[in-house]
Parts: sequence; structure tokens; C-alpha cells
Amino acid sequence: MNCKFPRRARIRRKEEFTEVYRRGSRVNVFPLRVCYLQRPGAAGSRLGLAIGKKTGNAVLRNRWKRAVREAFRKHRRRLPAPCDMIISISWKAGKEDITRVETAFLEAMGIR
RNA sequence: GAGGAAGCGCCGAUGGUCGCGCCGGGCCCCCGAACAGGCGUCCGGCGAGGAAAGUCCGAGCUCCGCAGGGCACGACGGUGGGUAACGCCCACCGGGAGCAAUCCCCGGGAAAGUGCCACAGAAAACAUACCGUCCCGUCCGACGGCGGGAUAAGGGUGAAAAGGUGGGGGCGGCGAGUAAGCCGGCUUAAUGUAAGAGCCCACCGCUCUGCGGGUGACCGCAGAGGCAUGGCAAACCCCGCCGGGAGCAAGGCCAAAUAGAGGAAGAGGGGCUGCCCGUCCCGAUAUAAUUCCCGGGUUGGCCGCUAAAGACGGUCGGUAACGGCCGCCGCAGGUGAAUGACCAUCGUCCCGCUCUCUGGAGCGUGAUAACAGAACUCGGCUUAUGGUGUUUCCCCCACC
RNA sequence: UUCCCGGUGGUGUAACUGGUAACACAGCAGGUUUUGGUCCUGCCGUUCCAGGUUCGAAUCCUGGCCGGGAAG
Repeated sequence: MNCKFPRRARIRRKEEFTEVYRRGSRVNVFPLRVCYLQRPGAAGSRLGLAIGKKTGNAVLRNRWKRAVREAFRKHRRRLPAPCDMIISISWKAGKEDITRVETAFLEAMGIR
């Protein structure tokens, strides 16, 4: 199973972010908020992170990013169709909810 | 053994699996070929902190038609060192706290000037006025009023009242006399009797002078002066000393894109922030310097970018901060922002059970921490913090 | 990155050049009233926090915390 997560699987440009936000669909599974856009024919799915200052201090924000990236990396190849997704964190989430990132990610993928 | 005070450190270790970024190398792809570059893959190396934080100081570095003077403005403030520099550090001095080790101090000037010191109090700063007391003169029948003078040993206040403590005596008369002695008896308190200053003496404090010590802040000793001139400069201020401005979005290069098109103000504008002088640049009746408004384009990549006044070890100088020399190491470089996840063993800790010589030992479950994440780079400061190791010192108790 | 301003009852504001923390509304309690309203009285404060200067700090100084704003 290929579980790599290279840099080109990241959304890094402003216009790509705005396109996903404008034309994408949304799914909320606590503590995650996912905005995604299907891209048929693409090489693979891509991930963008939008974690603002309300989430916590720099250490806490880094923990959230790492947890979300790890869940995406593990299950990237098992997604039904290639798509771009932007994941942010619910403002109600506390730091104890980081452990629920992977199950929430799988649930969001199953709904889709 | 108990308590305390200063430092100096460490942030779990080892192995494995998967993953990310950078560097070096191998293979493969693109290409006519090579370089550069890209993609994939493999191997090796490196990959957050003592505060990376707050952005409070000081620098390096880069640019600004050189940066010059004066006034403003701002920062600092015992002395001597250290340093690239500092508002930092070290040592010492002075003051304060503590039995002590030790800790704390925005620690210059209040007889250069201005101002403030509420309430209370006679008075809050020329010891003068005021109230009180006494004497004299005058008015009045008297109480008392007015004027002048004397008296400082009176005036409950207040944060602060002209340095503090202790002892002596104080005033008038006699006496040659400011000495002794004798007589009278002022104020307060009920009598006896005691106490009473700015007077005298002693000590401490203060000021001045001289001598000695120290680079200096300052200290020690001796003498003199009864010693009229509070506190606040984290009030204005004065003195000394320092400061050109902006900041890696600095600044430079490449690529891409668009139309240097329209309107208004305009004789001065800008280079240093407020002003004056000086100096430099652009411009002066227009196709005008410059400023503003509306509209259009790009919001990609590379350099700067990590070697640092660097770390570690030794040695020498210095009380120390630190410096000289020698050896050795080469230590994160992201850019919608990498440094992560899981497993095993060991270590540490909490809880439960069992054994026990009450020191501990074994087993099981759980946790592996608090504060916290580099963004051009250093030197500091400040703030946030859970454990833990170790060194030195002080005080108390017990024993030898 | 650079710079500026502010923080006072629950809310909105005062407090001169340091000297008793004041006002309005709201809330609560009591009184007046047959009841309600009006009216009267009382209560409600770590002056954002911690130090310092001072006899005395909301005010002055230093360091934090939080909020807001300006320029590029």
C-alpha cells in the first residue's frame, strides 16, 4: 500500500483555495469541517489546511495540522474519487479532540 | 537530621516500521548531445527551545543624491571595569531587610530657579506673623477696647514642626562677678515633690577644616561649629552622557502582464520625523517638477539565507564579567509554512494487590509530562513554566 | 514590520495639576399604594493584574495581560 504524501499533493495556491471554497461541497464531522471539490481525471487527491488563530497557540495549531495530515496520508489511496479538500477545525473543539481526527476523517469520507 | 540561600545543568534512552523537509551521492525520465532543470526511486547525514515567546533595549547587515551646526525631542544616571554595543554583565561603594549565608535599590542635583504638600494645625518653610501671657500709655464706673513694647520655658494638630538621647540647671534679688553661697518662688501637675528650652555638658548624627588610605565612588582619624535655610525631581527643570532615518515586505535579479491612458491642484517640491540655518537633487508659465483622485496589470520564481562578535575541550592572564593562544567540530532553513505517527524493551512517576527484617521487593493497569514551535542573524532583558540531578554556603538541633 | 490609543459597579460615562471613587440606566431588597407604575431609602467596586515612588495612587513610573486602531 502506498502511503506517501508528497508536496504536490498539497493545495498551495490562492486561486486553488478560492476555487474549492466557491464551487465545493461541505461536510462537517466533529471536530472537522471539510470543503471538497471533485476533480475527475486528476492524478490523486490533494489537501489544504485552514487552521486559524482561534484554534489555539502555535503548538496546538501544529498538533492539529499534523493529525489531519497523518489521517489524510494513511487513507489517501482509499478515497473513492480524486478531489481537492480543505479541512478546518470547529471552533468548539478542544485539545482533547485531536485523538478523534482519524475516525472523523473516515466518517466524512464514508458519507461522501 | 531539619530549615534556608546562591549557582551550574538535563529535558527520557535504545531499537524497529511508515511519513515530511533540506544537503550529498547512485540509477531512471525529458533532450539530437551536454549543462541546468524536473519526475520517480534507493542509500547516507542533519532536522526546535531555555525560553524558539513578548518585541522591551543594543548591534550586525541592506538601502536612503553623505549624515553639517544650533534649538527642540527621546533614552540613560553611584564608582571602576567587561563588551561590537547596550538600558546588559562583573567587582566595589552607599542605603535598606535578615541571627546569617544572602537578597533588594530609576542610587546625580532640593543654599540655579519655578511649583506642590489635601484635611487638621498659629504656622507646611525668609522663625515671621497669629492666638495666649506680662508691662506701659490711653478711653471707661466696671467688664473690656485701642496703641506701643516685652515674653519664646504655652498653643490639644499632622505623614512631616528646624536633629536625637541622657544629665545639669532655669527666672528675680543680695553678692565685685555670667563662679560659689543665701533669699524669694515662674509654668504644668492635687500637696510633698518632680519635670520643663533654642542655655551648659557628654554621646550619636550633621556641616566645615586638616591629615592619612583608595584609580574612584568613598572610608578612617583629629579638630571646630550648638548646628536658622524640611519632603517631593518615577512634578517642571538643571547637569552629565548618548542618539541621522528606515527596515529582510530591507535590497537585488529573472519571468509574465498592461494603456504610462483620463481628471483635479500646482510655484515651489523633495532628500531627516518638529523648527531655523547650511548643503544636495528636480523644476519654474508649461508637452511643467510634484501631489491627489479614478482606471488597468502582476499578486510567480531565484538570490539575500544561514558560518554565527559560533559551539566544545585544554591552557595562560584576571577577584570576576571576560580576554589571548592552541586543538577540534561544521549544527534547521520553511514560504497556505517541514521537524510527525505507531510498536517493543528499559528508566521515572501515580494507583491497586501480595510479601516483609518497615528500609523496601514483586506483579498488574495507566501516564511519560509544565510552559511552549525557528521565519534575516546575533548579545541581553522581561514574562510563562512541571519535574529532576549536582556543587557551594548559612543557621539550628543531636552525638563524638 | 513599524507605531498609536484604551481598560473604573451588570451597561454607558465622570473624577482639575496625586487628597472621601461620582452620575444615569438596569438588577435586588425594603417602604409608600387595594394592586401595578411613579416616588423614597439601601445594596451591588480587587478602579485589568503585579511591583515601586509618595504621608497618601484610579491618577506618576516599570513589567505583564486583554481589546481596538493606523501606515506599509
